[in-house]
Amino acid sequence: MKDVAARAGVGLKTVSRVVNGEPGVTPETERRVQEAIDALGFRRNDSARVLRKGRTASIGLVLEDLADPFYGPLSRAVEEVARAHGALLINGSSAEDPDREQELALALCARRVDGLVVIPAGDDHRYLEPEIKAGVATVFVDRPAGRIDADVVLSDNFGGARDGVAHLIAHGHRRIGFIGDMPRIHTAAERLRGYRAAMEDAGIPVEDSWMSLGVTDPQRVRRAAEEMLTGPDPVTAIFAGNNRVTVTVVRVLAEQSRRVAFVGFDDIELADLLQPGVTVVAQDAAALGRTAAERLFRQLDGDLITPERIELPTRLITRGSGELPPTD
Amino acid sequence: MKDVAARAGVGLKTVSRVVNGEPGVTPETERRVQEAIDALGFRRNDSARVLRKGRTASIGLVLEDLADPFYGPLSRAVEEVARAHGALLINGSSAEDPDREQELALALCARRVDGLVVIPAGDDHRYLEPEIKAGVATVFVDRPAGRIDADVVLSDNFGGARDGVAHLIAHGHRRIGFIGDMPRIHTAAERLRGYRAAMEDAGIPVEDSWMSLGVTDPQRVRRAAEEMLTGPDPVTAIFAGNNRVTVTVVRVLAEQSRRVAFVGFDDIELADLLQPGVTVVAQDAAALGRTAAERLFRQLDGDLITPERIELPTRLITRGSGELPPTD
DNA sequence: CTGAAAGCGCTTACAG
DNA sequence: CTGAAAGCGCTTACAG
Repeated sequence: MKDVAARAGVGLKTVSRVVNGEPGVTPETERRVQEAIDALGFRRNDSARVLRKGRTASIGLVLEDLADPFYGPLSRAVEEVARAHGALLINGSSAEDPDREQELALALCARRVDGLVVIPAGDDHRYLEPEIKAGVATVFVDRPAGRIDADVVLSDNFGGARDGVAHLIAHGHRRIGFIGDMPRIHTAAERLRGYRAAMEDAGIPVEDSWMSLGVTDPQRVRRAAEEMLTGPDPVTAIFAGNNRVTVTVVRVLAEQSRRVAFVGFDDIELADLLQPGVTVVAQDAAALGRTAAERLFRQLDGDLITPERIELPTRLITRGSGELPPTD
Repeated sequence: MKDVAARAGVGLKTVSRVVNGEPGVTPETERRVQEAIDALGFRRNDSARVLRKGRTASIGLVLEDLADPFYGPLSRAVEEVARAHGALLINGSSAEDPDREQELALALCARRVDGLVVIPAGDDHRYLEPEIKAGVATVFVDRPAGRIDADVVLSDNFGGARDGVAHLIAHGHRRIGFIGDMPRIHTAAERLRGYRAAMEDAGIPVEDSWMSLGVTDPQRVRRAAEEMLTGPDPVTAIFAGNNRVTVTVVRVLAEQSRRVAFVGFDDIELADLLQPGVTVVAQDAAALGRTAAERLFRQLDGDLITPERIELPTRLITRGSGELPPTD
């Protein structure tokens, strides 16, 4: 910038004005400055700008896994809101590792993002307290923050799961299995709670062997499903705790000779084309992201004071698999 | 930092040393500095650091749409490589809009990312020349750069499509339709070229009505598929140019009374569970991302001189739909 | 082992 | 309409 000013024979401030399109420069001066910029290949350094201005016009997104189809639309929605506010998105995956989540979130804060949207992997976020105090806007999505008071946007995981299981019960099932993610993950715990509530509402005692929580890799889920289907008291229906579980359970069920009813949490692509079509409890990933990001920018605008918990409804989509009668 | 130094009764440099874990500080001094840091809630400002150091330890990723399942694994792979090199990922979607791609890429450069991985939407990237000259490492993925000489990592789109179509021909088809993305998109053009080559190799003259290129929204694709299936010379097989086209065509085919053979470019989830299973030409999205990112860091290490074009092979996965015989 | 000075590339507040 | 000075929060190069 100094070079540009020298070459154009003007002061630093004038170059700054031209670069930022501020008023108060004669066309002739502007032309000279522009010429010098082009000749020297000048590119404004936003790091310096940030240092001086305070705000960086960037927000951070810490999510679980960019490769999971559930997070694509969520993260795209956050991006669109950021874009509308002139901000860039810096993001990273925690891979469900609390340490990695913390490392990432703090690295983003050190880059002085204006705000942070976090899909938490851990359950203790006190490490963010100094950042929040220092003015970093923060919103949690999909899962609540742990041990700090913060904005959070969630799906109605409990209600959605309860409705899905109640749907199976309404179709005559009593022996219903639940396969979900690790219980320390909030969504997994809530959905299990929904399952239990629906069973209890119907007066059905739940056998331990009907519930299986753990990592959602295909091997573990496959074994869990097969055990439920072949035990002494085999289930006639399975409720899956998320999209990763669903794709594996649907595969296992396709191999069975008898028809087993199925409802999954999260919609999946092509669910309507399978035979039978896959009945799901759908959540709106884009709406989660959008709501969280809008909330973040409202924080940045100084609109809000008290952290809130916003819960978005889920939707039961019947396609066939959840309406199969029990076969025992 | 100044406050910390004052409170600890040391020089600025000593604080800097403690913060960065550099050697040459007595344990006692370090303790005093650490205490001041905690008391004051000091957080290092990486913007200032960047300004001084040159490198920002962040790379930019410009992709088409974060919500497209093809880009999730690609972008996750880029992230993992970045992480291994201690860099953060800043990204954004171009939404297939060349202006938006340019705006995003230049915004990332203004933030002084060390490098840029670009999935181009436009076909003229001369706007990046000054940045590249200024030292921003750049790699294009999935589609080549336009009008500049740069590293590019691609799938073998031509060969993959040719093999897929040849597979249909080998199963007795002659009237084969092609439905693809807009022809200005490199991958779409290459795959069409592969289709034409396979047909020509087999001595089959191609009717214009068998080819349909355009946006990949469900309405357009559905109409295109229906026209090919009901015209005077209806096709007995369809080749789909990408995953978005595949999901719609598979839906249309499920509604048909006669069996129409199908092969799609890009693998899709649950393709094996449909009836018939969906035969696809699969590309390795994660490998594309990984290869590109590794190439980027090699550029940053100063390893490379000449831009290269790296082409990754595709893989034909037969599952049933592509092996159906013609029914006419 | 420790620190004072200069400077990274901008913007802010002010004066002309 | 224009510019010189100070400063954002760090690091670098050097001296003690």
